[in-house]
Amino acid sequence: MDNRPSRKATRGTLEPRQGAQAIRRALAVLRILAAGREDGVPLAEVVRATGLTRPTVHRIVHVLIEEGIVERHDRTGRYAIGNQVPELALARARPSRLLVAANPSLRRASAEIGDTLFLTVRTGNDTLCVDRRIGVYPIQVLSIEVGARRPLGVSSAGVAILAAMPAQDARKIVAANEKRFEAYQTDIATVMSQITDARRRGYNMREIGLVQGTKSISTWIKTPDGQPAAAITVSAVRTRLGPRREQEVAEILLREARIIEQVIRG
Amino acid sequence: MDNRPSRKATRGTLEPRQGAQAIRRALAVLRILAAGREDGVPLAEVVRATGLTRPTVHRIVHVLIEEGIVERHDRTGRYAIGNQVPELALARARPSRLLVAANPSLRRASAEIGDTLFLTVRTGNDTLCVDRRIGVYPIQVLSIEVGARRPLGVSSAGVAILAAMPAQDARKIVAANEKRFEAYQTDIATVMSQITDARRRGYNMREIGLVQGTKSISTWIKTPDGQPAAAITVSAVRTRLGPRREQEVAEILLREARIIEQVIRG
DNA sequence: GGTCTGTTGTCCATAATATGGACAAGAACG
DNA sequence: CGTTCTTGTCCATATTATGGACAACAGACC
Repeated sequence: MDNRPSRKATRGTLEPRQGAQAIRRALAVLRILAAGREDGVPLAEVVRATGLTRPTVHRIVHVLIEEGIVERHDRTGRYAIGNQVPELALARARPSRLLVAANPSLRRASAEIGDTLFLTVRTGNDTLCVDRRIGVYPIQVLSIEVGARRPLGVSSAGVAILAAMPAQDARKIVAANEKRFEAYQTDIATVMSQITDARRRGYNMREIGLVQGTKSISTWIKTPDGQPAAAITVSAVRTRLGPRREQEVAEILLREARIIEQVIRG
Repeated sequence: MDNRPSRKATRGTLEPRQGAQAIRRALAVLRILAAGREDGVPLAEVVRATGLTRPTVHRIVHVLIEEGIVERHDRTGRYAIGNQVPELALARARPSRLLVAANPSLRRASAEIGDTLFLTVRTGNDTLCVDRRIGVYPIQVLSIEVGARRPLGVSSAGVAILAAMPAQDARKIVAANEKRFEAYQTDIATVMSQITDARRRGYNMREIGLVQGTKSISTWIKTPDGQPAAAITVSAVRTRLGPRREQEVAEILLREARIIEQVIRG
């Protein structure tokens, strides 16, 4: 593509290993398919999102089908993650460190706030919802489900995570996701300005959620090395989150984010 | 290797797609690593099991590390499935059809028998334990955990599954697993004779389980197309499974296997 | 009917990629 | 301090993956 790492440049630092282009491409395809969940993704969309040529994507996807890693839905012709992926995942029985660490915080915040809470992690250039807690208030925003995966920058949590990393890194990721933004009706400029706002505010707030009339607040969680790894998000109907209550909720989320960071630290 | 599919032979039938050797190899490596669970597998063992050369395995494994698909344990130097695999698996939220279908049968059989029950599926050339029920009897054989993965032919369930498929197919799989048998102290001849016994008996029985002094009984479950897809296994201390009770337990397992087959059929 | 524009799927000459033999360097052992 | 395990690296080479070009189908629109 554009960045060929001069064959013997900065040895020692993380110069990506050569001789596995096909494997990297296959994984890129898989990550796009994962964003499509059960429904899957049309081939053309995978081509757009990965920037690979269609013959290449086609070949990769069909080999992965033969291997049981990908499935093709006969009805729609869409491609989706196959059942061998969960089978491989069973090799890692225990739940992640973060999930365990965040559990009491999510329970506490959910009880205090009463609206839907989401725990979202960063994975590569994506956000991935890994936990959801439904509150007691009768109207709950359930648009996002556990397993939902979107490009960093698209969701409220994604903007929060980007806001918490060095501007340089954030810009790189946003640029890398450019081709995928179109499908979510956004673009680099919009995302970058949201990041700036969030950074200034100390948390991310978005007036228009994925669903009309909803509002979201997200705070980031950093690992001990200072890199943001996750975000906690509250989503509610807009009327539930006036300026006054926004302040209160944000304080709770910020408090719990700091607590989770402490727990991870050990 | 040995079987190059003559470039344009039996078109239409399932002639494996070309142009993705590297991807196939990477997946073969992943499946071996999955058998190592949390502890992982040393590089040399992966080389043995896959039959690939060491430079190739090394390259593949390290690219997968860069991609977050594989982890290397600093302590031991072993390689294991990384946390991005469960993340990809989240794309498939719902549990498998079989798991749902087998649930009542396992509950019922567990209550009747009182010893540990296992549900094991076939995945490629491996068996994978996907469910385990602990009975009421105070001594339980817990050697195998959910997620345990072994070459078909090694475990009692694996032999049962092989016994239920055409002899031709079984022989092919056993041959393919030859290199991996050594690590489990078995070989082609032993496995084939166990398969013959099981086929004659109608279920598989093994006097010496993985753990000394245990005995196992396994029955196979076939999908509507006649291919065996899974097995139910009882493991108990040998004294619990004398000839009389072996008969009773086998009948229960056979009954439940048929029920599960009916449920899957819809 | 015709003719767009959108798909998905396939072929094959070619260049770029992945390969593996050979070498290096540590660990564990006696 | 040789021996026998490991794991890791290099690089010339041939095998492999690549992508341009073509084909075929499905809707939408006139």
